[in-house]
Amino acid sequence: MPTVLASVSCRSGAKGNTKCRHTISSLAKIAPPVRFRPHVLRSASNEGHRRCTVLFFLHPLLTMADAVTARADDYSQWYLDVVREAELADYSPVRGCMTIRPRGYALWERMQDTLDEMFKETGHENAYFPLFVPQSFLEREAEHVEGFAKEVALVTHSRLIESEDEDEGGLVPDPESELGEPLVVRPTSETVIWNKYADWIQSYRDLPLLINQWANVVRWEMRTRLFLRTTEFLWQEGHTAHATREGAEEETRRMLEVYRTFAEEYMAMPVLAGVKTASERFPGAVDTYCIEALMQDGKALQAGTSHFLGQNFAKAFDCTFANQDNEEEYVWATSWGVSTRLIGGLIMTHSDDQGLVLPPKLAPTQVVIVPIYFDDDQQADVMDRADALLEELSDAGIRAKLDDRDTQRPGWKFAEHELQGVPVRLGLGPRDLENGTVELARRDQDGKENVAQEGLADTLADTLADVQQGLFDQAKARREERTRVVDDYDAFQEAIAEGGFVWAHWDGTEETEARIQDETKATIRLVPLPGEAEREPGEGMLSGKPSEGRVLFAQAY
RNA sequence: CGGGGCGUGGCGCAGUCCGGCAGCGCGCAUCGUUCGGGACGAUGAGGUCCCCGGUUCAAAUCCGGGCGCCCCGACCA
Repeated sequence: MPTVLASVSCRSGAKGNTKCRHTISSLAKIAPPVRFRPHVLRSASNEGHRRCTVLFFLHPLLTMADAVTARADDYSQWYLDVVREAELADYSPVRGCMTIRPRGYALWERMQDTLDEMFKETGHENAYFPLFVPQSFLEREAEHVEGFAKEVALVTHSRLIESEDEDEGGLVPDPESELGEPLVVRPTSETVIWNKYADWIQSYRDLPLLINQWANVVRWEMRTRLFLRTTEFLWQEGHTAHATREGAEEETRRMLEVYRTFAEEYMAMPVLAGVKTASERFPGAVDTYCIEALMQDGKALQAGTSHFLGQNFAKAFDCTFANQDNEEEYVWATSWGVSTRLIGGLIMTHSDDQGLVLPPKLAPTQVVIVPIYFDDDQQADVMDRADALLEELSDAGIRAKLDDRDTQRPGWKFAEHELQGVPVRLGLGPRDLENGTVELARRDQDGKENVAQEGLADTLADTLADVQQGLFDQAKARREERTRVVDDYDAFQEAIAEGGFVWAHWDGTEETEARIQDETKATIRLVPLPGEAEREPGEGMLSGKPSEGRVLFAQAY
């Protein structure tokens, strides 16, 4: 059935029902693949003239893609279309907040399970700290308060009462219930956590303290974007305490590597690791490490951060320990986190104009079986076989699903699973029962092939591994293609305008960093870690002053 | 906070200039025919036209005021 793309009123005042040919033909030229037909919705008689409305329809064969805007046409709209059509998230009544729908949350759960296991393997335990932070806590660390003060939500009252103002009506905060000290809804938990760590840590025997929490946080951002930047988001924040500087620094790097492994091996999203410059550093950190990924539109996305906090929070919350010589020392700290933003990164790394594309390791459903039948007898046979295959796959540890809805037709299901990013789809019909085959379609490739039912679990395990690797390789190739090395500022500006990563020499001063950002909107994404990229000395492209090595620039989300 | 756009059944929109029965497509429900890449027919349900006030015999439409959302920028994970 055709989908209406648009309807346009003809105001030419031509006579007759469908006689507005001038308007119709000129509009038709605009979008040749679009079919149209004039449809008179209203023809109000007006001194002999008639008005009509022209409805535009998409040709039925084109409707498969009509739900998702093409990336080349409008990347931003494409992203929103994918999120909506794949039913990952929806807007909420509160500006900047989102509802994470079951399909999106299942993805997050996959990420959580994987990361949580990695955290446990590196010796961390989970705990939970409160949502509310006394305002005064935030004020303890000078840089921290400066960094977050402008984006916190405040709780000032504990009760509502009926408004006495007749005009206003409704409920108002009860003045009697005003809090003695306002509470901040946590934008991050360093302060509440270090307040407790000060109690819990007395001796070097209590160290290291390795704790993680899964939580929601709130940052009142000016402009939001589903998953990438929302007012409230879900994340994980690790907070560790160490006896030595080296211990904390090691932890910072260790967790950065955990993030890198997760991004590359599970999300199939290649990343570069490095250190942030002072201007991009976490408020209150000594060093902020990060992994950066490149999205398909050439913009960078910070995918995870790990901070070496030095003794800043220990000093702010007076957290000391007695060392082996019974001398009192401040504790060394780290914190590290990734958030639901990763889902946005995942979408923008792999998905295409047909919708979501998910790497098999994180896909809630890895394989979907679509039964095909023409009558009741066939249905029984096909369903029997499909059930058996489903069991075989499940037993082999593959997350498989049988789409047994008899309310939708196969073609409809194909399109839906494609839109929702299921990595592998199997078609099973009467023909396959005869031949002992199934029809296999990979989400990352066009076309389909017939494979034997015999040994299907093994075949699929290979296919899924191949899809996983293929997505990573493809993403990496895309990144390499859009990474440039430049020496002078003209070439730099040109490269940034084209989008992508740009390696360039920087003289290390905040002035040039600010000027570059001002003029090109590019920021320094990272100073590479040793071994991450070739480091050869050179001259800052603006000042000509010495540079130890190129740093990575890009426009970022 | 600046710039732009938009508020009309679940979704996408027409209707607003020029006031006169609130419409179209999708979706949804029921029945039938269908089913290897988004099927078709028939019937049907579904609306405070963002809110408040004004003008008028009559307001989705005109006038005044308010609210909300989306997109683009500055700020940020």
